[in-house]
Amino acid sequence: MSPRNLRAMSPAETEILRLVWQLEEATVQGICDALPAKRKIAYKTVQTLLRRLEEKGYLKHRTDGKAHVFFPAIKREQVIKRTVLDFLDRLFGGDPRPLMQFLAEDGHVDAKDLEELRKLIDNA
Amino acid sequence: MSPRNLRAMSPAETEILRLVWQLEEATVQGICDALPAKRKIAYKTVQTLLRRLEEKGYLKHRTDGKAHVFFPAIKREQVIKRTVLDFLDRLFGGDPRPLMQFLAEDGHVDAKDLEELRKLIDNA
DNA sequence: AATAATATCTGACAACTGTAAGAGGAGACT
DNA sequence: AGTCTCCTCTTACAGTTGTCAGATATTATT
Repeated sequence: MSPRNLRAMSPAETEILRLVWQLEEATVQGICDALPAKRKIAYKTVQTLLRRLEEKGYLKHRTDGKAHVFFPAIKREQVIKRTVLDFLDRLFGGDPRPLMQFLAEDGHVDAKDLEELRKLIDNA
Repeated sequence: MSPRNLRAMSPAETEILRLVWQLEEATVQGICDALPAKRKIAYKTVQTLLRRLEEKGYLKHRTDGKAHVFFPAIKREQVIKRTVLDFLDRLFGGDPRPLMQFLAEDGHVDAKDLEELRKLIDNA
C-alpha cells in the first residue's frame, strides 16, 4: 500500500495516468476522448491500462451509473518525484544538470520561463 | 539503421548505456566494475543487456584480445533527445516546465546552477 | 600439454507490456 | 418484450524485459 512498494508503471500506463491527472477523474470513454488525436488506442486497451494502474495502486475507482470513474490513489507529486528521480538515475546517473541543460538548449524552455523559475527558487 | 528506426531501450538497458557513455567504451567487466555499489547485476546479465543494446543499434563492438569492447553506434545527444522528449510526452504531455519546476523545487538544482543556465541561454 | 581463468555464445524462463477481442449485464428506444 | 448501445469482466497472445546458467572457446599459467 505504501508508495514505497509501488510497482513501476510502464510507459503506456504513464501516458494514461497523466490524462487522469489532467481530467482529475475519468471514465474509460473520457480517457479515450482526451487522447491526443495522433495517438489511437482502442477503448478496450485503455480499459486494460486503467485496470492495471488500479492493480498497481496508482488509481482507485468508484461506480457512477454503469461506468467506472477512475481517480488517483496517490498524490501526483509523489508519483512524479519517484518517476523523475528514477529517470534521472538511469539516464544521467542522478545528475539533473544535463537534463536542465538539454531543456534549456533545445529551446523547450525559453529565457522567460527560466527567469520565472529563478524567482521561484530565490523566493524559496 | 537510421536513428528513426531505433527500437526503444528498456530501463535496464538505459542504465547500461549510460555507463558506456561514461567510460567512452567498455568491456562487460568494465561495466560491472562501474556499476554503482548499490546496484548488483550479474556479469551474465550485463552481457545480455549489452548484446541487446547492440541488436537494437545503440552499440557496436570490436574485439580486443578475447573480450568485446563496446562503444556507441549513435551519438549520445541523439539518444538523449529522443529519450527525454519521449519521457516528457508521456509524463507531462510534452510541457517541459513542470519538469524544470520539479528539478528546481526539489533542490536538485540550486540557484547557482540555475544562474549558469540562465547565462547559457542569454548567450545563445 | 594440461589446467585455470576469463570470455563469448546460446538458451531459458517467468513476469511484464501493448494491444485487443468476446461474453454478458443494465438502461434506453421502439 | 426485444433490441441496440454502452459498460465491465475475463481471457488472449505474441513480444519485451530482467535475470541468469550451461556449453564452449581462447588466453594465460604451470
